[in-house]
Amino acid sequence: MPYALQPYDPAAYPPVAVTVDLVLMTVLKGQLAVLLQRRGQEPFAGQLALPGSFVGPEENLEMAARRVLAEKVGMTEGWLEQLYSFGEPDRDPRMRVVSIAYFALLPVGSLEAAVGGRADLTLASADVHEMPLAFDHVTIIAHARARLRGKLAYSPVALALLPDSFTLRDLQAVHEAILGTSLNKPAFRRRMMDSGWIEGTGEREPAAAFRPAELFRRTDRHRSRHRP
Amino acid sequence: MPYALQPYDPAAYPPVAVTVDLVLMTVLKGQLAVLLQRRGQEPFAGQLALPGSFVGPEENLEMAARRVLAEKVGMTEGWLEQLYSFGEPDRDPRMRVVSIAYFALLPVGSLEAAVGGRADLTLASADVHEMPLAFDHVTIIAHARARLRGKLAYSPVALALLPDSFTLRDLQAVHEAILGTSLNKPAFRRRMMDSGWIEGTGEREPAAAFRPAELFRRTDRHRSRHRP
DNA sequence: CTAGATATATGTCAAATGCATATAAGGTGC
DNA sequence: GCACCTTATATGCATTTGACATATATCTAG
Repeated sequence: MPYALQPYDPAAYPPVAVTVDLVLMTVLKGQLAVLLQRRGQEPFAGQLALPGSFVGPEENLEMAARRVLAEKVGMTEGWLEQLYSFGEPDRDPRMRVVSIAYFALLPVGSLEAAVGGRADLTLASADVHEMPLAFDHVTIIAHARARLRGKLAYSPVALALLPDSFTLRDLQAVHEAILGTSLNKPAFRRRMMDSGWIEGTGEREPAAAFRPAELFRRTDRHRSRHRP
Repeated sequence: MPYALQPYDPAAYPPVAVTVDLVLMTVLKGQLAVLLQRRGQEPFAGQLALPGSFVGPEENLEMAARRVLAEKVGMTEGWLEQLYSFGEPDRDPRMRVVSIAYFALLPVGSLEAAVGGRADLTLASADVHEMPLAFDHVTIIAHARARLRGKLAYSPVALALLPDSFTLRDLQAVHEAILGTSLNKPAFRRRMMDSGWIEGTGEREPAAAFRPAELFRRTDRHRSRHRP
């Protein structure tokens, strides 16, 4: 039986590191964007990469991801969900590293403050298809986009990209940014109203150039959710 | 910066092991079933557990999962998909073990031969809610069931549980076993016919007690698929 | 040849969705 | 105050989708 688990002598096996990488997304100017960090060290020094970290000895995977979120953007709230795990033997040139990718969603307002204060952080378009990123991070981001698109229809995931109160127009814009298509307005409206994910506040958006729209909020049970 | 990645001295960090665990499911007598293995060693000696293994130094995660599949049931074909990763610090009493769970689907025919020949393997009902399994394997199986249920509507996943040719009644039985509900026959029929996942063979099932149904097969592009 | 059982096809209805249009409600400029 | 511009919101209608009931076809058993 190869590779039998005989953990009382871990030194007998080639060392493995476990990290988490964070695909932190938001909608910036109608476009899906992802948080990237310029690397200071080899390998891939100077290149952009997803923020990540070792998993600490006392942490579970989600705690590690949330710690990265806190360290990079100072937030502990927000949608956070395990995405996929990546373990090609050569994905890190230094040693065997298995990375558990998480994806996180935040309203753009919360992010811009954090990014503005740190020269190494950027909000880049999530369309990274031809960008040169470190490691296999292009692949990881592609997974995240696909997951986001797939969940849109049956989960309130888009609400995590909006502030506490928002108009239906805002919400539709988020959906359209994620899907890359335009949606029918009355149909979208009806679908959202019937979904149970949002409720009207009775208030209206301030200082609109024309008729102000009603402000909505998330219903309580949909602040942040995890799904396998 | 805590837990900075300094991999040139891996011995400086507490060792971590990475394993794969396999949730191998099938439909047995109209019920979703999962392959379990009785453990010979501590911890949890004598208890049932998911088959699993270390990830070898030259393997990627999927290769490791496929190797487990080959070692346990002698199959290299079949649906195999990464499920979720589990990393509670204390999930294995011996040391820190992060496990990448995969779920695999096979027609019951292929499995029964393999299970019959090995005393340590069992096909148990996938309703393991109150079964005492080793580690966090009850949780892992619950994830797998939820994933399977969720994918049924938009993916040809159920076909992986059937032999190369099958009737629509067989296919509907698989769906009903996974969903735990009964489905409307004409509606199910139309949905499958329109899905593009199956095609008629022109042949009919042999030796039916009454009018024999047509046999169908998977269309080519849906033999086995992976999705994040 | 007939009865019994199941496969397969069709018809109807309700719900969901897409699209067009009508009405409401604010601001702006006069 | 009043016309009018723009957007929000509501309504009507055609198309599609799916559930369900029922009809027809086709096999075996006897």
